[in-house]
Amino acid sequence: MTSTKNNGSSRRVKRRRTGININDLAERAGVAPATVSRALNGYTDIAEATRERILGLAVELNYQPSSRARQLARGRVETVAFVLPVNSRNTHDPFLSDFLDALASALSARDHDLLVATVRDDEEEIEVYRRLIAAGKCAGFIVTNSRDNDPRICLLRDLNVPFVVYGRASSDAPYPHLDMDNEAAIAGMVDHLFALGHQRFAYVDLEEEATFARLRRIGFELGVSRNALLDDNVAVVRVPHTSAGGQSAIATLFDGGNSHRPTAVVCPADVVAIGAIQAVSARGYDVGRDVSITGYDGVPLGAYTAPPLTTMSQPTREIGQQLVDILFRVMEGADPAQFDAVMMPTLVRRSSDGSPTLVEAARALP
Amino acid sequence: MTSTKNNGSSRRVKRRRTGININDLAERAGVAPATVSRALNGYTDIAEATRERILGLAVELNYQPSSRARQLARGRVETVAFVLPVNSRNTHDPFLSDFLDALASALSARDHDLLVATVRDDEEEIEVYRRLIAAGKCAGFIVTNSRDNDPRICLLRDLNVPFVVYGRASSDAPYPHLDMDNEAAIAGMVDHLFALGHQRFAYVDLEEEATFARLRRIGFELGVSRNALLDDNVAVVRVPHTSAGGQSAIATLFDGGNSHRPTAVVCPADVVAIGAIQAVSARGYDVGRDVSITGYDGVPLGAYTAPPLTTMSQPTREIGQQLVDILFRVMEGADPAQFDAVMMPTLVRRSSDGSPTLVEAARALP
DNA sequence: AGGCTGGGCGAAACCGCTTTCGGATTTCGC
DNA sequence: GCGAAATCCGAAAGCGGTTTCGCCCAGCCT
Repeated sequence: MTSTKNNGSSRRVKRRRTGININDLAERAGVAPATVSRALNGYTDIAEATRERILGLAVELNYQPSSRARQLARGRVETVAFVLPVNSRNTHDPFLSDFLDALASALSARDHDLLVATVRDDEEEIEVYRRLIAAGKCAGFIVTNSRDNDPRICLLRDLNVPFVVYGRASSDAPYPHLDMDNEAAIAGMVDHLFALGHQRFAYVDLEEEATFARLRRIGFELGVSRNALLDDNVAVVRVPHTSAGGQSAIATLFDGGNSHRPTAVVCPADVVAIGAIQAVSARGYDVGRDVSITGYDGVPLGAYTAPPLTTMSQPTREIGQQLVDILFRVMEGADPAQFDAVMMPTLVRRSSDGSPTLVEAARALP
Repeated sequence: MTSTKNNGSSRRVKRRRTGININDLAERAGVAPATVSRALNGYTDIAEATRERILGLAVELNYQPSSRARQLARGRVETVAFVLPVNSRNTHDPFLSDFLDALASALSARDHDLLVATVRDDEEEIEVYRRLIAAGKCAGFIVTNSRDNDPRICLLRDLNVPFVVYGRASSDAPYPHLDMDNEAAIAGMVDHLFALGHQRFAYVDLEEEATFARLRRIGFELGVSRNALLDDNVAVVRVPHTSAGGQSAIATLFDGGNSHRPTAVVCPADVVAIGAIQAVSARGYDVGRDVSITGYDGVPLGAYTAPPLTTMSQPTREIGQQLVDILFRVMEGADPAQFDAVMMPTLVRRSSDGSPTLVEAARALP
């Protein structure tokens, strides 16, 4: 989709003289531009004295080589793109700032820039990727929110563009990625609640295409089976990945037949858990005593709900850094297949979980 | 600070042949590169037939001119930078994704890119600005979180770089900006609570250098005076811009002498209000009946606190769009002094406020 | 002393695109 | 039917860097 950019008029754009350039500097230093380039880029075939003179002059004049020109000449691009989907609300919304910070700092340490593009629907998304690649705007991509058989991953692999994915996407061929152990984390949460004495569980599944949603549900099932929970004591509802979703999950779980009301509600996302806490409290239960509710993510606000939320917390910042590390290895030509790290979130216990001591009292309620 | 980038070795970087370029396309089309350029850029001195042939070929070959080369040749930069401070937690944290989306879309509509850099402390910040400018990495800046006498604004003005500020900074000279009417909004909130019957107010001031913190406090004072509240009935505490800050504000307000416990607590930020709600509830009060608590921002999670938070909501997306609009006007040479729009947030009433009917009951509590 | 080696640097080509300038056709006015 | 204007397009000179190539001039060896 070549953008024609016909701005109506046919007037040509006039050139604007920018600041000082390499020729100016060379002239001032009494050397050839090539020598300035050598000095600035740390090459060795230049006298130390000359280098220092040039470097000094560069600081003095606040000279900074034009990154555009440099990259053009080098035939390299020193930019990494992060395409942020804003349709599927949040996912890492609350961490976005941390995540961006991790990416940007790690990139900046390597003299690279971070290009951020946003995108609403999937078709636009793939189109944006295409355009960014064709226009040579970036050397690689950070991909998040991976779906099963993700078209972006196929595209990037086909075009042989470096990338790294946060999350897994159950593709046939391997690709570089980093993921949380969603499965083990949720299963571990079930273990934890089981150890507290819970028997009747509910899981709030996410209406979300992303792979992590599937993996977390599998983790729940794993926890159910390895703790030998009775089928009758296990309920699963499926709702949108929002606080409102959490509320409606509670509605279906608690307002229907009251036979198998759960004492433990496992939510695969904090925002959902927060909605659930609100809905359960509104029904007169004491969250953390009558009913345990747990989340996943570790959003800051989770510490300030009533009661504060017990959750699985992800090391957002570290994730960002590692992603960049991996991406650079790939850009340097390392075998992409070797990157498949999995990190474990940590259980942060606050007060939304506890032993189901008051189960009967809870049952007796409206 | 010229980055020397001596990567140890002195090996030269090898050039990597990128995809198809304008010469290839020209050859295929049987024309000169200049003609291709004309065709793609919508100039009129080219036969319509030729243009269409070239355009067709471009789509077919998925040709997209190298943005680096194009910008170098044009002497223009089609990138706008957004430097995100991650030290002073949040400010627009919860909206970051919306805000970025607004910026990125508005920029993309004008064929510009969004460069995001993050920065921890103030010195680093000014250094980053310098570097971005000297290296010609961006044509303009979006500045948020403005402080009084903001050094960034001075720098940008001195260097004559286009920029637009979200927020005001009480500088001597005028500069292009857009702001919420913080003052009127908070004053309006006081009016609202006063109309509900509240007499005893508390304001949670922010330990924050940013101008908006000052303006909101002034707004509170305005509300106090125009509703003729008694000095004895007004308290102000100053805390960090976090939920923990909100909690500690409540501690000082409620745990001291119980003589002048407020019935209305005005918070200038939702995160703070959420901490306050939690702390007030924990002390056995019924928020919304015994005590009214209000926020400012309109964070999504505010709808799911217990009770849901009444707040002043900012149109994040629109703000982003307008900022970009203004920035482009400035880049096109419009007089920067003329841009000083002020927008009004809207009151979103949920359930954390109400008439202080139960005041006496509240007083009787512990 | 002369040849060899290699460190230090300049000249020039090039990265991929834009834009000026002017040449070659057409088209048009009279 | 002819000169002038208009139209279309190619050649070439940049944009601001990097990198190759090779020159020049020590310094070293024999």
